[in-house]
Amino acid sequence: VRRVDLLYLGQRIAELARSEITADARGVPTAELVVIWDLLDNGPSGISDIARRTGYVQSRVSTAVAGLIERKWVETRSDPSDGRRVIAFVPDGVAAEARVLESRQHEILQPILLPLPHERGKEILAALDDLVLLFRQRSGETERPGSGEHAKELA
Amino acid sequence: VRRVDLLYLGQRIAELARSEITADARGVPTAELVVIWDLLDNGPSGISDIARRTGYVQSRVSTAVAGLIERKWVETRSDPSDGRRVIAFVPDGVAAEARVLESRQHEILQPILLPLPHERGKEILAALDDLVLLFRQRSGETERPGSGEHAKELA
DNA sequence: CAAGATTGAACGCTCAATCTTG
DNA sequence: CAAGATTGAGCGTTCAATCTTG
Repeated sequence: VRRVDLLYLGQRIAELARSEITADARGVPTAELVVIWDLLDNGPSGISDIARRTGYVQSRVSTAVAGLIERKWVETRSDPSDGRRVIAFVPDGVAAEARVLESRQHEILQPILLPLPHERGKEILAALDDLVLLFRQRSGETERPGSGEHAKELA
Repeated sequence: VRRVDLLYLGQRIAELARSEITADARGVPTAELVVIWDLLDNGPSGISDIARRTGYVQSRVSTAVAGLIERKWVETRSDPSDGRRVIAFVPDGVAAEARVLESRQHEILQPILLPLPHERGKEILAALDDLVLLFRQRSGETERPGSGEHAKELA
């Protein structure tokens, strides 16, 4: 893989995923959907924790959360042990619906993998899974550990 | 891989590749570099052929080529057999330098793959190679075949 | 009509800087 | 000081529409 191929691949993957993501919620900025699903996965979280996990910069997460609050999809409270921190979370009522949306259509890549034998397709998906972990792992390295509330370590 | 993970991965890959690509040529738009390297790989090509291969929309390629011409990195001539078509190509003098730039640093992903055993790293790179081909294959399906001059078929 | 150029609007994102507040 | 909100600039890209030309 040369650099140009990697750019091509990254752009195609991101484009495909984005279109699938926003297909369920027309008019909602991608970043907001990413944030709400991140909250469902990881439980109530501070802004910078979300930023680290999602790969978005702090300001992007801030505005996304602001948007989600406006939609009544997310609420915030302040961390009792550290008043500066804002803990964002998905209220119970909303969580159910959001989870349904995310659980539909896991295998976006299926149409692309069609020409390949089943077995090979699975290998490729597994490789992508590994890559996701590796990227997240790297972004977590420089951060202080154990900051998340739910902190289920994977590695 | 869920949709959100795929978006994350695509964005990280694209971001990494873009930074590597522009590191060699500060101030040059990414798309221009992609186009010139596409021309080196595939020989003189029409605008829409470049668009199909790179994944960029036609207008983007048009402006990128315009920029490259301004830099004297690319020239165009019109297709003798079809006056409407514009054939873009990299003049000999420039080609050598451009090729050197692209050939540096093949393995951008190496730092990310470090935590893994060598063997696994190779498997993952191979999976990405496959994906690049699959994406390109899909984008080529709907197009008329045999339009490229150099047209070295892969499948 | 098809290939391409050009342009303007809009999106998604980053970066940088500033401000507020515990 | 650190966490977060807010805002403005800028980049890279898509989309849509229009125009030119063979």
